[in-house]
Amino acid sequence: MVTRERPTLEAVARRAGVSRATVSRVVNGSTTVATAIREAVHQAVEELGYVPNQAARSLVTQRTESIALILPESASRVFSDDMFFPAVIRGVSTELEAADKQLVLMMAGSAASHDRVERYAMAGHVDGVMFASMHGADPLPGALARLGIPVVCSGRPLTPSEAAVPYVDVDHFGGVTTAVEHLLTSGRRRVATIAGPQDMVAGIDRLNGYRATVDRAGMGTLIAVGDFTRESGVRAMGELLSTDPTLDAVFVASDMMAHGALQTLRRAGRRVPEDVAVIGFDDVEISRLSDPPLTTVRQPIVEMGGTMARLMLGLVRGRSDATSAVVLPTELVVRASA
Amino acid sequence: MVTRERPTLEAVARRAGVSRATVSRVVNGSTTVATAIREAVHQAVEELGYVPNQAARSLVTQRTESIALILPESASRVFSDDMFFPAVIRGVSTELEAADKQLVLMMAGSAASHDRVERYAMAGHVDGVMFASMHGADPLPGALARLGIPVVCSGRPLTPSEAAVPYVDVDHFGGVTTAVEHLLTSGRRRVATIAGPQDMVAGIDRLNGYRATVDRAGMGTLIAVGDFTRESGVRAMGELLSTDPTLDAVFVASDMMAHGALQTLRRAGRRVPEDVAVIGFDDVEISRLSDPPLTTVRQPIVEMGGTMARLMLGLVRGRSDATSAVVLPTELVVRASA
DNA sequence: ATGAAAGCGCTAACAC
DNA sequence: GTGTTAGCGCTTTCAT
Repeated sequence: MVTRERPTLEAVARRAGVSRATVSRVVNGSTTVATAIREAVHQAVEELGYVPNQAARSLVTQRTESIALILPESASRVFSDDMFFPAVIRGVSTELEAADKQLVLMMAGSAASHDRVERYAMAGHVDGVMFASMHGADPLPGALARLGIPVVCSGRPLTPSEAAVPYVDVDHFGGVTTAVEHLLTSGRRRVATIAGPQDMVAGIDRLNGYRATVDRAGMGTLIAVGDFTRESGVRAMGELLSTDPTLDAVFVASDMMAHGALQTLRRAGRRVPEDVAVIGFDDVEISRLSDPPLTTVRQPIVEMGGTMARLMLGLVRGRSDATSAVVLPTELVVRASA
Repeated sequence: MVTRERPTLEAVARRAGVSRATVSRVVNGSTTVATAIREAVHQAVEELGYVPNQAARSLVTQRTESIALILPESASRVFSDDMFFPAVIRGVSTELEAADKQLVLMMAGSAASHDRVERYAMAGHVDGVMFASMHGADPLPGALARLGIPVVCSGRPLTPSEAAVPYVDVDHFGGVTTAVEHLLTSGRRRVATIAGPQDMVAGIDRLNGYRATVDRAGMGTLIAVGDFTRESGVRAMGELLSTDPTLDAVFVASDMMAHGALQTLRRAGRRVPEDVAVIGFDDVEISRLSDPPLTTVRQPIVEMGGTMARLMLGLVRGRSDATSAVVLPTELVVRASA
């Protein structure tokens, strides 16, 4: 393995018979360079296989041309079956690629890795940090923002507002409202819900949407709480049935939990949608294939990632709309389960 | 957003009343510093919130403490349902985390992003590059290796050997052999295969294993080629059935394709395993849940990622066993389909 | 339009 | 043990 020395600006300059400054100008696309010289430089670059040293460049420009996306989960959770993070990543990476920025993906499931992320960002490794779907009130986004590092979150941060960071989220509340109203207008009288974890915005907002809509209709609430997993859906549905066997509809805060609920209903001998109508949330792929196919609320995850990336690019370029928020619309997808 | 200046070594040195060199020593954990001074420095670091500038550090050390993992696929493919890449990432990230190296994940599905990866690595952004499961004979690993950048591949590279890079792979050949022999010894007389894409090592090796084993048993081969997706499995199984309706067993080169094959067999009125035995490869999660549960070959993907990361760490530390190869064992998991 | 020169913040010899 | 000093490779005024 021949560790051939990498050529430097200096080497290119010598070869082209010009100064380092000129080479730098050419490499960075300055227009104020004579065409003949520019070509000579380009040729020298080619012949030597010159590639600028990013560390040296960053040292003076204070920029790295790369942006971090923090996934505050362990690797196993990030790549679980709900495809949420993959979709976010897709949206982000498409957008950053177009801007020629490098995406640095970081998993921060543990406290230790959480620290590492902080150090990494503070060491100037990246020009900005995006967070995907945080748990609880994570202080990190605010902390980084306070240090002057551009930060954007996907999912409204639960942090006390002192250091408000820009974010993009989907309209959980509106989606749930539509879903529950769909159940009510189709004649359901006893609409329960299986809520998500109450330390996440998605869990909180969806439960609030349910409460508000059921209240407005003058109906009583019936609530069980899960953690967005299929297993928790199985269990929560069991609880609901034993609390009130007369329920005739359930709004479930995630499709994975809804699948669990379907299983419990089947085992309890309830027909869907004849006896009990079910609506989920997320529109994950398998919801089309479940039995029966799931009526659900679709949220534009890929677009959310793209929007987050665009916000970030704006911040990095200094067009800081400081604290802005974007909320993307959700949509009820009606299938056989309700 | 107050872009508070980041404190430098110099600032810490002044505050602690020592030289920059001493601060550097303390920060880097040198033992040759008097305890009193070390504590004074630590305190100054604390008070100022000092974090070393990575660009400056890299410029002189020529190291970045981060390592890239290249996924030569688009984001959508990387996070598709077969969970292959997620498992690799899990193995890699666990290992790197233990070594306190930062993992930089890069998707390189398009030609353009392929270029960007090359520039990124050559710009000294990372200390080493790992490749996960390449298509065809990608010249990039060899090219980077020739430039003196440590490279490790998961999946034996298909590149002509001139620039042999170290790699880790699973024992496709052995796994397939065991699978096909299982079919033969259980009395199957006409064993077909659905092969994977022939521009990938996994596709090639698994087909070779099938050929060799069937040949050795003096049986004839029967081959259809897919691309590892479920849909291609559906189609390929159809082809096989129409080519030879008397087949009584299929070795399918991936579980996803095997699921497709099961569907086609069901529709064709063939019972599994009574009429046709089916064995897949990969042991993806849903294979346990399919109808019937799939007999398959398990490959240790997470471990492969971990091993790859360990090889890389060795190279980066200069313990270059230069060109080494590791092949991990596979294992037949017998369920109801064969 | 081009070159000279001054750092960016840090580490690593080398002196003391 | 600790301080002094010389760069790492690049961009960017400031002259010319």
